[in-house]
Order: sequence, then structure tokens, then C-alpha cells
Amino acid sequence: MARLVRERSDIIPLLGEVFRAHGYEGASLQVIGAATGLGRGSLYNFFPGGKEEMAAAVLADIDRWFRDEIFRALETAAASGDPHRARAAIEETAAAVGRYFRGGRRICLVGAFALDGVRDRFAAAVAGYFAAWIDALAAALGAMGLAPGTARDRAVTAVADIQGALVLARALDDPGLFETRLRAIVTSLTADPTGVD
Amino acid sequence: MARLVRERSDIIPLLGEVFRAHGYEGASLQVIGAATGLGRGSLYNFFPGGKEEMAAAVLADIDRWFRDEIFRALETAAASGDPHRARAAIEETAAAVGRYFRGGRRICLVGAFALDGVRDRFAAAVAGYFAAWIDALAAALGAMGLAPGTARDRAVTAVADIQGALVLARALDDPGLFETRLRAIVTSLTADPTGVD
DNA sequence: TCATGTTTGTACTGTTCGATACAGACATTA
DNA sequence: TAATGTCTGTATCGAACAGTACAAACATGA
Repeated sequence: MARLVRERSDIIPLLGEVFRAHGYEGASLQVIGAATGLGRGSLYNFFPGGKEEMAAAVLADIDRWFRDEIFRALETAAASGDPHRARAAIEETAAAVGRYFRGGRRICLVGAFALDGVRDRFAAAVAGYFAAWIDALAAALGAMGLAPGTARDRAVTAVADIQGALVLARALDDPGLFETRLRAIVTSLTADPTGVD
Repeated sequence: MARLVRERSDIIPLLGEVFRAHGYEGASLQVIGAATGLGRGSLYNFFPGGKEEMAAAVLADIDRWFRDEIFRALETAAASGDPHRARAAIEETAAAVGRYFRGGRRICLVGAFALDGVRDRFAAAVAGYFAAWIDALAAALGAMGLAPGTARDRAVTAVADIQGALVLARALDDPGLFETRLRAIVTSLTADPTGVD
């Protein structure tokens, strides 16, 4: 049993950047090979299911990262029942999200897939990612004292607005727009949650 | 000079729906042919530049529609200097935008292209579309009494948020989410603009 | 050093891609 | 009806596509 010279997990982030740069259909095996430094043989060794398995692995990796770094922190803070911890978690995870998207220079691959023609093929992964994000954020907002319905509405709004900021920042080629918007989104999310604070 | 049996302009909306459904790369000439009922010969007769010219024509058509139906109404109302006309124009054009996007069942092709790998090829058209939208909306908000900087910030926010609502509605396969968000966006846009109203 | 199973590059498969060539069908004008 | 120029379907092109086959190269454990 020889040890793996290169780990499958080392390749997935590279694949993610390739799909971000070229889209699913635009990321040919030639492009993927050039970006990863792997030949077809290696790629099919790691991903027998071909490009579809590569994209699924990338989506799963993104999902795992957000669960570990964002959603869990929000839910842990929410479970504590401490409004201040919940608020702090929202602010800290928002900063982490800002770093993840490279201050607007990186798009959300899940959002891009949602608008792409391949949406149907990955519909479950796409929907699950956003649903988990909304659930985690709503839990934290609930711990801050908001009514469940209000918390959910605000969570949906915040997640949607982040996506919109990424779209517009990319469209106008203005990453700063994303950072400005992200700050405003967090501010409106954490400011005066109960109306009586 | 024989009369055109089929107009080029009749085909462009069909092309738009094909690109929406399959993405740029995913919309092969075979798919395009099936959707339009035209053979390769006809398609290249109307669009000698091939698929890239088709997509450019679609983007130009979308741009023209928004200029005619949305931006002009906003700017005309803004030019009147009447705050009530400006506010009414914002509400009316928002309703028109909602109808355009079929209540969240239709994506924004320009936004989708912004996130796609073909972004660079159509960067000017994509940026121009959103810049014009922001300018028109900012003008109307200015006529409502907002300071230029505030008006622009709110316009950027509204346009971004609409895009985000479209992304999330698509991702969660929940068109109603778009309609709810659109109403909220308009409300926050037109409510208490000056802070002293 | 040898045996074992994994990883890798190369060559190749059939298919589909965007694009072209072109002859015939067509509507309109003369 | 004949001439004219536009439109359209089919056949076909070379290139690129996703995916397969397979033998050499490799790291490891014995």
C-alpha cells in the first residue's frame, strides 16, 4: 500500500479556482490539467466520475468549510443563549466571510452555479448550502432576541444581499463595493435587533 | 431585395432564454437551433459572428429594454424635480422589474454573465448595464431629496440586493423569496428618504 | 533489493463543438 | 414569368471535447 504522492484533498481547492475562473462548462480537462499540473490519468484516478465528480467535490469542500468556520460558530454562540456572544459571532463570521471572498475579488461558486445552466445537476448541494447558512444566521439572530420569523427574514436578507454584493462587485469590477456592502449588511443585522435593546 | 421571412429581432428573445437556461458555454449551436427552430445556415446568416455575436445581441437587447422601460422613466421623473413623481417612478419601475424577472422565475442574464467564465468577453456590456441602472435610480432618489452620495449608496444597495434576491430565489428554487425581497427593497428605498420627510 | 499497489503521462477512442460551403427554396421586383 | 438577392437545410470541416487504456515510474514495506 504505497502512500499517496499527492492527496486528492490538495487538488480540490485548485479545482475550485478553475471553476470560478472558467465556469463549469468552460473548465475543460485541458484547462483543469494545466491549473492542477495533473494529466488526465491522475485526474481520473482521483475523480473516476470525471468533471461532474470534481465539481461535486468542490461544492462539498466549500460546504464543509462554511460549516466548520461559519455555521458552527454561529450555532454554538446561539446555543449559549448569550445575546452578546451571538452578536460577536455574527460580526466575527462576517469578517471571515469577507476574507473568504477575498474582499470581493473572489466570487461565490455556489451562487454562480445557481445561475448557471448546470444548476439542476447540483441543485441539492446549492440549496443545502444556502439553507444551512440561513439557518445558522437565523439561530444567532434568535439568540439576540429577535422573534423567530423576524430572525429568519433578516437572515435570508443578509445572505441574499451578500450574494448581490458579490455579483455587483464582479460586474463593475469593483471589489471595494463588496467590502462596503458587507459592512453595511452586518451593521443592519446587529443593530437594535429587538427594537428596545 | 427580398423581404426577410424571419426577423433577426424575433430570434433574439429566444436566444436570451436559451442562454438563461444553459449558460453561454452550455448553449451549443444544436441547442440554439432546437430552441429557435433555425438551422446553422440561418443562424450564421443572422449572426455572422457566431455565438459571441448572438450573446452580444441578447445583452444589447436587454440593455435597450431596461433603458426604454426602466432607466428612462426614472430619469424623466428625476428631471421633473418633483419628489412625488420620483417616488412613484421608483415604485412603478420596481413593479416592472418584478414582472421582467417573472416574479423570480427568471434570472438576470447580465448578472449570470458577470459570475460566469465569459465575463471578460462581455465586461463592458455587463458593467454598462449596471452602471446605467445605478445612475438612473440615484437620479430618482436625488429628486426625492437625498444628498447625491446617499442617493448613490442607496441605489447601489438596491441594485445589488435585487441581484442577490434573484440568486437566492434560484438557489432555493423559491420564486416567492424574490417577490418578498423586492417589495422590501422598494420600501426601504422610498421610505423616509431625507430623515425629515 | 525485491514485490506490491498507486500514481502518472501518453496515446487513443468516439462524440460534439463552432464554423463554413453551397445548392436550392423563397419572396419580391421588374 | 424571369431576374434578383435573401433565406435555409444539409453536408462537412478541423479542432477540441470528455473519457479510456495501459505501461512506465514511483514510493513504500518486507
